[in-house]
Amino acid sequence: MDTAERLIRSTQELLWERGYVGTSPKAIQQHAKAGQGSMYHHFTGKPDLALAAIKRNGEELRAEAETALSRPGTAVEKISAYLHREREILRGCRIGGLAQDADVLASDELRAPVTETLDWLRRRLTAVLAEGVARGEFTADFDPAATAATIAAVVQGGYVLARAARSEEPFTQAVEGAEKLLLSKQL
Amino acid sequence: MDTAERLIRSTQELLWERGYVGTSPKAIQQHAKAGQGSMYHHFTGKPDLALAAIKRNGEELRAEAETALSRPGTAVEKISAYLHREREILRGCRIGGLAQDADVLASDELRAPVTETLDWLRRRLTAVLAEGVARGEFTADFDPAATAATIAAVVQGGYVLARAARSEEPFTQAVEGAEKLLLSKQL
DNA sequence: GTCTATAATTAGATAGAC
DNA sequence: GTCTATCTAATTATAGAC
Repeated sequence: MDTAERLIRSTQELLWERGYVGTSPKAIQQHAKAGQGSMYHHFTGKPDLALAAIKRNGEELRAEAETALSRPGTAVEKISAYLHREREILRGCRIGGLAQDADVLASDELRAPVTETLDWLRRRLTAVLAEGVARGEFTADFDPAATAATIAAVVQGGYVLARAARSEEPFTQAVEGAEKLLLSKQL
Repeated sequence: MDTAERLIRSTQELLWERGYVGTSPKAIQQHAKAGQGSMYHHFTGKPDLALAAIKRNGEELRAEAETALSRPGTAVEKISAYLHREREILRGCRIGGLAQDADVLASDELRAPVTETLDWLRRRLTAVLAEGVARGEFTADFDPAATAATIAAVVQGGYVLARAARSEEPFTQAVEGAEKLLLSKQL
């Protein structure tokens, strides 16, 4: 693995763990075993490197969500697969956590991949649920867009509750509660 | 308002806006219009002052949630009142945001009020829903604890999605989706 | 209680040698 | 491409005068 790649992956880890404000160039260099001159040769500075890392984290999130959502079966089965997919719960969401970071929100460039990734997720969940409606899997009053937002929020909020409690239990409970509510809309 | 009080309130604002890592003593002093000597006279340092501010933010969150949850009516009416209570959505949750802050999570002292506040919230929501079950307001398979975790997570996650999108819409959708799902469990 | 001076450490980067 | 030296500003305090 070359130096630029090691720098990006180290930054992905550190952004996930400590956010943008809490991640220093020095910490990145040490984690990547790269010198200062090396980092500034490959990237113009911290924001440039962070942008590459955030984009990469977004791509990885999409790929993992897509794996669950594209499995065969009913809409509820796909959503359940997404809700129960393997996660490092106590690390939180590699993208959602950055939505809490003031410096990321303040920068149009850094915020863009965060916005786009979470927008994509809601759209993808909406599509899965809308397809379920088209196939007659749900009761008549079912609202795909609102339910998709609820699913995405339960996962993001589950991470928040779990990290605060230092326990996976609140995440698990929140997800199971959502799943049970969803099941009761299924015909 | 005396100096110590101004320092605490300023820290509350800044922690809410920028988190612990992103809030410097200097920024606090300027916001509070207090000198450096003044701050270090009243508090031993940044962690001490932050602890006072986090505790205060927790108390305020409880008071506001309690106002909605103690209104008269059915369990669903109370939960709806909580979900739709007035919020500064784009600022996020004054407590939940800190669950994403590495320095807060790493400190037992600073993490404690965050943990306790969100635990209290889940317990309080569980109690409201369990009372509804006792009154026969819900279908037989209804799970108060899981649903309470779901409600709390939807709110926390709604904040995350809204901040990422710079729009209140994802929060509103997530909350309305949750409300509709809950209503379908009501007898 | 508040103010100013001082200071050790880190953040974030530039310059130029190799 | 990588390394070391250098630099300015910010962070997080402490000390002592008023």
